[in-house]
Amino acid sequence: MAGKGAELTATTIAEVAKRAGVSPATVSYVLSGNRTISRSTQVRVRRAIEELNYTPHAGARSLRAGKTDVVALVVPFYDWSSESVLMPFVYGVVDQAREHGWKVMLVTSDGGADIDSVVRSKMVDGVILMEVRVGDERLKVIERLGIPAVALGMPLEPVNIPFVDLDFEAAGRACVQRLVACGHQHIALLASPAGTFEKKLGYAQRFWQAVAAALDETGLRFHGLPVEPTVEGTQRALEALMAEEPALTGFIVQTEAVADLLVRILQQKGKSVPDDFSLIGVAWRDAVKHLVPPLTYVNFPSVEVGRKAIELLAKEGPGILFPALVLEGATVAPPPRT
Amino acid sequence: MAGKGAELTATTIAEVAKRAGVSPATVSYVLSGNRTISRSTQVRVRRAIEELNYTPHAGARSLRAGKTDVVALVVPFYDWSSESVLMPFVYGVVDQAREHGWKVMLVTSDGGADIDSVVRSKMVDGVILMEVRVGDERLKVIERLGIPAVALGMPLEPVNIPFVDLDFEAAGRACVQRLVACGHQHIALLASPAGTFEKKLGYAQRFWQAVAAALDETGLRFHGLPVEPTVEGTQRALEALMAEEPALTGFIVQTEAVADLLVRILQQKGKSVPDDFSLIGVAWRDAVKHLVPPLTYVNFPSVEVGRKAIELLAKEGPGILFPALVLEGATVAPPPRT
DNA sequence: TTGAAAGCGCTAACAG
DNA sequence: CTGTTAGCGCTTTCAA
Repeated sequence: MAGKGAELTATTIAEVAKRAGVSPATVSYVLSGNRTISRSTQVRVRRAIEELNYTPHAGARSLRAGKTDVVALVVPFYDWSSESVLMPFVYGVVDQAREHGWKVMLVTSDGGADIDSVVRSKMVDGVILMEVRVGDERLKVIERLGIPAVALGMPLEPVNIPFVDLDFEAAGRACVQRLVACGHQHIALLASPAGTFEKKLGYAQRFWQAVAAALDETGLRFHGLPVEPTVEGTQRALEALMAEEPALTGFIVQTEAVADLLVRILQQKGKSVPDDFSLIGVAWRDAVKHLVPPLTYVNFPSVEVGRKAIELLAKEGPGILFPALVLEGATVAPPPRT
Repeated sequence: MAGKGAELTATTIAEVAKRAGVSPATVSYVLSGNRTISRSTQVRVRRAIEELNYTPHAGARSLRAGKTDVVALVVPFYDWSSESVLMPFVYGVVDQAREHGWKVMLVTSDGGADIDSVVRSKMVDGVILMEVRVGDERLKVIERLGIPAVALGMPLEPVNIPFVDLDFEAAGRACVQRLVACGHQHIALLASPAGTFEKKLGYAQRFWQAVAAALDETGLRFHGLPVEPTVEGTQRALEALMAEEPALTGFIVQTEAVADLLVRILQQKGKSVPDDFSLIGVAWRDAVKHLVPPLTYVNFPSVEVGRKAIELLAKEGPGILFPALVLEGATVAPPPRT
């Protein structure tokens, strides 16, 4: 870094100690609270800290104390398609970390090399993994390193680290029920992109299976297809599904973008949502704000999920699935009478 | 962190030295390359490092060397509306940082308190600021701290730190020219949300002024309004603008979401893009992929802008504006004859 | 209730 | 070409 050089000389604990007329140890203890300090000393030390504008050196502290108060957030940057959906998680993580006085280091998912480096060099005390997959290399890295970790997103197979996620099973069932309760008999799932299935991402498979199971239990046939969130992708999926079952009136959509596209494609065909077709999906609250008509959807509380990941890192606990809450919009209505 | 405790005992440089039969200093020099080491010693040391799986302790290193190889990325999380648009910048920053062997620490913009803490505790060597504003408190913090910094986004007023951004002046002019060249005589700007103007964000004002100036120079009247990227917001803006100038046929849009909404609102009114109305905007390539019809737009190379920010931190240099390149879609056509 | 002092792991003089 | 050594700033025994 072509630096102008930071502050002339940073204040050290020794200077604070001198100024307060105490030993460095005492300053340290005032800061950590690991020892009872007399009221008067407390005050003097705190004033000295204030006056000298002292901040402990993180490196020195980590060297001595063996912890950094930094957590690594491993983001799947490789997955461009789902990128926009990532930010709220990141926000939740960063903001909640602050509550604990922790910082967040952003790390890429390149097979775990970055995780390894960051952990082994003792830059972080814990790791949060996004989009954990079956046989995920990063899990092996984590395990080998023996570092506290939390998965943001429920892996498909049980793993040794706790996780937070939306209850996609319940979400799938809720979507089916909502449509069935409204009278729909022919329902199809526009699932997440094929890539999410190839990568064996938990949410893709779980949602698919839940929808299939719920339809089955209701005595209805299952129709479903992975869909790319593009115009052509959605169009193609729609055609394929309609060909498979021309009587389709209800759609379940896993991607906000596809919900958007579907409505428009149907409109272009002169069809109306929800008069001709009903639509229900899974989405983050803030992501559906711009949809017309307002989407009826299962809310994915991304920010809260991010926060919870930090909490799990703070105090170990069991994995948590957020309940699937259906928020009413205007895309679900009874099917047209024929 | 409720830890299982990391590796039993981490390897230190002393152990490596012993194993290689050299002094710690030599190991250090092999690693840093700051001294010429004989071929044979090199080999022995490297093998020892390999065998012991040694990684230097970042804290110790930073304590001694006075640098961390970490940069802070200050993200404006408060601005929910622009959130989705942030990720590509973040990616560009993180990925390019990797090229330099740097890590990225995510920091919030809460008035600069986090920046202050992270810099004063010597956790980072440099700072990248997103969305710098006039009178931005963070700038004062940066200045006071005397830490190398780069702005991602050109501030409205000249400041003491280099910046990277899209050339919004050129972008504005390019949009006008593209429409005018096509025959449009009545053009309106659907600008970024009112909040971006209140916050005096550079891109908001610059784009607005450039469009106004370009129209003026062409002898056309300027019409423009800040727009919230919601259905109602866009609808309201459209109505207001049409009321102001019913002959409007060309729209310039600063937000991808608004481009999307505008097309749909027009379609619902039975109007077609580009047959009845033409549309051109500013957007990130990957964000317009799902638009129908494909948007004609000035490309905002977000990832590259993020990369460039890191490069500016690496080797100080002048601010850089990326040229405004119009990418052809299918939303611009000659106005309808009347 | 407080201090003195050792040492965390590393780098960079200084010395050879 | 390589080794010895003095700390970087902090926390934490151990001792008072």
